[in-house]
Amino acid sequence: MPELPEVETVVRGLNATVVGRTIDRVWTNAPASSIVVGESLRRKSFAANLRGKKIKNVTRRGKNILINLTDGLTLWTHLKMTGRFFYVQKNIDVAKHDLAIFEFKKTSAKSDFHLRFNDTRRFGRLRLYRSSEVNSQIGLKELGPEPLEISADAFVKIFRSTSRMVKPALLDQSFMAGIGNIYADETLFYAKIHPRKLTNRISKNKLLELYKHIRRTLTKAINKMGTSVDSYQGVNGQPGSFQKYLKAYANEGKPCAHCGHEIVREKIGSRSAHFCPRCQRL
DNA sequence: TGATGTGTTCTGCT
DNA sequence: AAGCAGAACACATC
Repeated sequence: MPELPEVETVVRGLNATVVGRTIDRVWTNAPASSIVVGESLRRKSFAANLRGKKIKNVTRRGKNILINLTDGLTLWTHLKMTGRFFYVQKNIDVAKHDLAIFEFKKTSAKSDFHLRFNDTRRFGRLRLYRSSEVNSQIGLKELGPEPLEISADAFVKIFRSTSRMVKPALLDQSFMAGIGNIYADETLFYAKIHPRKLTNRISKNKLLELYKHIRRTLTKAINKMGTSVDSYQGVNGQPGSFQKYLKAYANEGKPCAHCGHEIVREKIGSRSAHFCPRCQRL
């Protein structure tokens, strides 16, 4: 599933391909809920609003992608579980789940490539807003701090501020942005914290361990261009390789890398949690 | 055929 | 008020 490292890989891929290009025609074939035009822009369609706009840059907040355009527009996108952007040659057949295609004004070198948004499960979202409105929209307005930017002191503070199970807290985007099931399980495994442990009952030393492993794991996963256990692929169709390094997630029944005990899988906060019951004690 | 998993939001309960 | 469970979303996979 796309989490922070996968989304960051997509953002870097978009910056390397479509930045500086001017959108021409846009084709959509999606349910009305997938592709939305913000209220103040509704006088024109999604495609008509986008035509002629140049892509200035692409940024990330948590798992949200912001495609910043000229004329004060921002295309907010969320990949949810199976959303993908592909920068491909125009002559490649359109796939069943290609929900939007962005064509660009001709430039000498790259004129035969365009950008496709593909999503088999159709949970992904594309929404066009005025840039000034984006941060107040659902998905962004209650987003917690970036795990790669927050200081150690602030990190400890937010765990002290509440009493809830640590695994659901890490998955809560308003608690911390960008972490999902894979990296929550991995970082709790490395820090040897039980996923049911309450946030305000974790010692400061353990929290600093967790802080270190979140930074280390997310950074390494970005360097490996993400984890491809399911459908995730980057903008050029390349899979990530971090799945080779997973120690807890997708390791049910395998021996723990620390002690050899079997990794178990258990529903916690209505999601599956993978952990070592011997190393990660309550 | 039906259960499951998946990120997020929403609703309703304690 | 905070946090939790469960539903909904849509589809592939088993």
